[in-house]
Amino acid sequence: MFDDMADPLDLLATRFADAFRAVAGGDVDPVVRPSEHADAQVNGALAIAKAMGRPPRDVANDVLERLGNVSDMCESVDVAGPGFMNVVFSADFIAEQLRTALSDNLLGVRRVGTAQNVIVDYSAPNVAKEMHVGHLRSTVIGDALVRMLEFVGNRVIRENHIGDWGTPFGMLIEHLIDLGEDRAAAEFSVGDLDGFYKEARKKFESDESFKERSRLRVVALQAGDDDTLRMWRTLVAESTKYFNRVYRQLDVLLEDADLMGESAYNELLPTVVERLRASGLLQSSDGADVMFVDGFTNRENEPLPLIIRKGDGGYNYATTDLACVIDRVGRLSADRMWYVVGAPQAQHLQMVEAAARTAGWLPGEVEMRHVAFGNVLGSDKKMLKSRSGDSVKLSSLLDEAVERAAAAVREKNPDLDSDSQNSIARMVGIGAVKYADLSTDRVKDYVFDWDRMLSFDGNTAPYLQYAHARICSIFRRAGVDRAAVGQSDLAIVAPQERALALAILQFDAAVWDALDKASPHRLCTYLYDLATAFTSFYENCPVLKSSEPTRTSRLALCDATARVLSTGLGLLGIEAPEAM
RNA sequence: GCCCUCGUAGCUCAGGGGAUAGAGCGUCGGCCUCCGGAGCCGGAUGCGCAGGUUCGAAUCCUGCCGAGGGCACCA
Repeated sequence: MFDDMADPLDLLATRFADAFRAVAGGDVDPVVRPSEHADAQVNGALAIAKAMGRPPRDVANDVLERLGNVSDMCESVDVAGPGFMNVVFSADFIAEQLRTALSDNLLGVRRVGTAQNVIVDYSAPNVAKEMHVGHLRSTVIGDALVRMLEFVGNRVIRENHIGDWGTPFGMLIEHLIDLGEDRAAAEFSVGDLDGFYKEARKKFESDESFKERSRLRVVALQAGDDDTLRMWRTLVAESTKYFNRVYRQLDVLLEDADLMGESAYNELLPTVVERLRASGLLQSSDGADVMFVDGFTNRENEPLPLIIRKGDGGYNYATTDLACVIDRVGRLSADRMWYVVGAPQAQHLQMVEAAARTAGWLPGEVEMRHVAFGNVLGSDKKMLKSRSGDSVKLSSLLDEAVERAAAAVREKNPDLDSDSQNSIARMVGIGAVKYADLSTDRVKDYVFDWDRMLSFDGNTAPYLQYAHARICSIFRRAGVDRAAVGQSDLAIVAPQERALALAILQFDAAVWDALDKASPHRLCTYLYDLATAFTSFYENCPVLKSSEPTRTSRLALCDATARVLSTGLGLLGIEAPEAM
């Protein structure tokens, strides 16, 4: 009867498209939008009336005449105001759409037509350095995008481009030697990476002989000296062990198999240079091998080069990033490459993309997209720092989140046993931090505020989790089989039932909107709206106290809401406890 | 100097061509013996400024103002 899309607005647009074509004599966007005056409004008549030299209301009426019978879908379609068409869906249509959506575990969300290979580059901490709030955004946003991309049927390749190579490793390895490998490993195991790095840095800056040893060590590392490589691997292994602990704490999907550090591209770097040189794209400038990319200039308004090979013969990150492109397009057959990287990298990534396209390594049909994000700010509106002025350790931030959540959960539900309290506190605390990060437009900075993110009111994870838990509680009292209820017939009668049902059906549109814009906050806003619609329903439509068949129908709406909440939060990497 | 991003209520944020610009917090005034208050109803305060495009602009374009960032050998 209807195709597999759940979004009633989309279905409506499909229905109106023919009528508009007939009236306008060509393709016209029907401009279907949600409406405060009806279930939906169709605004296309206003847009074409001018060109047709006719009053918009007349055009709208013509469209309605050509629309044919839509009684299977709509209860009414009226022309209103200057030429809007207000649509009220029929209750049967809503119920049927809902039943279809709920019969599938994608809950009505459309799958991709053809699966694509999507590479998501995110997190990227540095070896022997602490993960701090700066890594939070990339990791959390990337994780949510990965989950959404997979959900709709793509093949997703996670790439954790860790900083595991470069000149700092000379000093880090020498410090490792000074400290003794066992002691260094012990420091890493308690998560004191910053201490290690800072000590190395301090010696490097104050001790000339250490500095010289470090310099020689870099040379040895690059030359592939066995002993040096072994120590380097120790640093990388201990660091990734630590990263994994933070990833488990954060509850993100990244694992060892996703590691694709800078060092992985070492052998490709000379190839990048050779291929660029062979194509005549490489130029010598101030002793460096560079590539000039159209449209980029420096302070003096001179062409800005992309440095492929430094004056000292070393490579830098532009070269590695180009090697990445070659690898991802060639070896991994990427259709899309998403870089979840801070906004300041915008120009760099634009230059890399332009260079890769010029060199012919990045075909036009392959997407390279910078998923940029802003900073995490403190209440002073400056970059979030700890009391001591350092960047905030991610792991201690997460510990604090769980502690604060535990206090909130104890207050909310003192009867829970301590095991449940602990596991719920984890879901709530981590969820709150992630949701705070995901729920605002990623390109903007956001203000980190414990009280707000852990509040049970407003657009927060605890609010959504609590809504979910409350629904689960209804089922515990109802004494019915939730799975069976989900298959029941629905009666959409009360306005709050209608609003809730329509909100559930918007899940499809919300997921796709979030994906199209690579903006998880779109999904957050939707989930919050859904929870609000449920609250209104719950206030006005007694569930357990109703008689049949209303009771079962309302239980089915409860079940549907809970499933969308839990699935939606899951797409954000946030768990939804059944009680809290 | 050039380029990029951002300026929406007292605060934190949605809304990114369609009807009267929303939410949470805060604030002021009412209400509720309700499945676990995710309580309910109402008031007050707002699209940085100025032009332009459009039937219609918070939304698109231009300029200005303000904040942040980037602009060759750190990644």
